[in-house]
Amino acid sequence: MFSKFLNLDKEKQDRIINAAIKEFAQKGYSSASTNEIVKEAEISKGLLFHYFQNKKQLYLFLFDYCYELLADEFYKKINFSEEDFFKRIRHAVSIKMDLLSQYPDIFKFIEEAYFEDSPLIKIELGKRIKELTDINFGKIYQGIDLSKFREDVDVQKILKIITWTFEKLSEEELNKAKLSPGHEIDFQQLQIKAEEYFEVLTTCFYK
Amino acid sequence: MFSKFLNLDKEKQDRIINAAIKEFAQKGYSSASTNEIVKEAEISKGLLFHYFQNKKQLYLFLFDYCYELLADEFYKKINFSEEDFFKRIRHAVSIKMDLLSQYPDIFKFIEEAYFEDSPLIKIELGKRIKELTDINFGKIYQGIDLSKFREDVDVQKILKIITWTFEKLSEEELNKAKLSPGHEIDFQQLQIKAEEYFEVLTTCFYK
DNA sequence: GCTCTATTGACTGATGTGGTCAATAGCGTT
DNA sequence: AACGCTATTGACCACATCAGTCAATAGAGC
Repeated sequence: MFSKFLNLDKEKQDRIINAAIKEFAQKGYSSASTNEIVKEAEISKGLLFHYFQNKKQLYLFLFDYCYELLADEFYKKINFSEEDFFKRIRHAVSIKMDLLSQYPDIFKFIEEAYFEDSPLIKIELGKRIKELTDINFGKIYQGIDLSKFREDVDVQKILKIITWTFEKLSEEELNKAKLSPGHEIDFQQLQIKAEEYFEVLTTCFYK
Repeated sequence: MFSKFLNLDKEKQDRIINAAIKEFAQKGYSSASTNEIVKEAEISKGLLFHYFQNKKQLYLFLFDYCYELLADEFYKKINFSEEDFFKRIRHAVSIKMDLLSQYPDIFKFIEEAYFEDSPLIKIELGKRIKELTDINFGKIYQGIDLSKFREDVDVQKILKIITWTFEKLSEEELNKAKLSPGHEIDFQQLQIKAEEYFEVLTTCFYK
C-alpha cells in the first residue's frame, strides 16, 4: 500500500510525515492543505500524490503512524510493577509530558482527530481513539496498593483528585508555555512543582 | 459605531449575534465564513455589511459583547461575603456551569480567541483576555477564611487542588454530555457528585 | 546512450472568499 | 396616491485556494 513511500530514505520520509502531521494538527483534516504540506516538506505536489493515493489515505496512514508511535513509547517507559499510586501517577504524567514535549504536533494531531466529524474518520478511527484514551486512564490504575490510603473517605475519589491535580498542573504549565515567546515548557519547574504537590497529597491522603 | 445595528429589534439582533458567535466559535476568526453567518441568521449578505463595516469589526463587536455578558452574569451571581472556601468555590463552579450550559458558544468563542494569532487579535484583545482569566481565578480567592485549613502543608496548594477538583469534575460531566444524544448536562448528578467530593476534601484538608 | 524510475510544477475546474452595489420592498408622511 | 427614506436583497466581482493530474525532465544503473 505505502511500500513506495516506506522505501524512501528515512530523512525524506520524516520530512513528509512531520510536515503533514503539523498541517493536519493545526487545521484538522478538511482545512489542511496538501499545498502547505509539500511546501513545508520541500517536495513537489506530484510526489506526494505519487506516494499516497489521495489526501484521505495520507491522513489514515498518519493516524496509524502516530497511534503506534505514542503507544509504543508509552508502554516502553511505564513501570507497571510500581505499586505506589503517587509514584505511578507521577511517573505516568512525567512520561506523558516527555512525549508531549518530544512530539507536540502528534498530540495535537490525535486531539484534533477526536473532533473530526467527516464520516471517514468517525467510522475508521473510532475504535483506535478509544484504545488510546485507555492508555491515559485505564491501565494506569492496575495493581495499585490501596492499603496506604486513609480509610475515612472513599479511596476512588482520592485517586481521582490526585490524577486531576497532576493533570491540571501539566495543563497549567502548558498554557503558560503557549503564552511565552518560544512556546517552550519549563520542565525543570514543572518537575519541582510536581514534587511539591506530591508532598501535599501524600501528607493529606496517606494514613 | 454600531448604532444602526443596536436599533434593530432585539430578536433580529440576537439572530445575527448568535449566528456569528457560533460560526467564529466553531472555526476561529480567519476560517469563519460571513456567508455561513448570514445563512444561519437568515439575513442577506448585504445587510450584515450594512451593519458592520467588515468582518474584523464584527469580530471585535462580538468579543466585547461576550466579554460583558459573561462578566456581568458572573459578578451578578457570585457571593463575595461567603468566607468558607469550599462553599465559595462550589458556588463559583456552579455559576460557571450554569453559564456554560446557557451560553456554550460564547465560551467556545472566548476560548478560541486565545488561540487567534492574527495581529489584529493579539493586540486588541490581549488585555481583555487577561481580565477574563482573572474572573475565573483571581477574585474567587478574596476574603477567604484560611484558619480552618490544616497547617502542615502549603494552604495555597490546597486551594489549587480544591479548585482543580471541582473544575475537573465539571469537565468530566461536560464531556459525558457531549457524548450523550441530547448533549444535556445532568445537573442533579453533578450536584450530588460535587457534594461527595466536597466531603472528601473537607475531611482531608480542614483541621 | 539506453532504460526506467523518481521527481517536478504548471495546470485544471471547482469551490469559496470578503465585500459591493444597483435594485427593490415597505413604511411614514403629506 | 405619491413621495421620500431607510431596510433589505442577492447577483456579482476579482481573487484565492483547493485536491488532484500529467506531460516533461532529471538522474541513476547498466
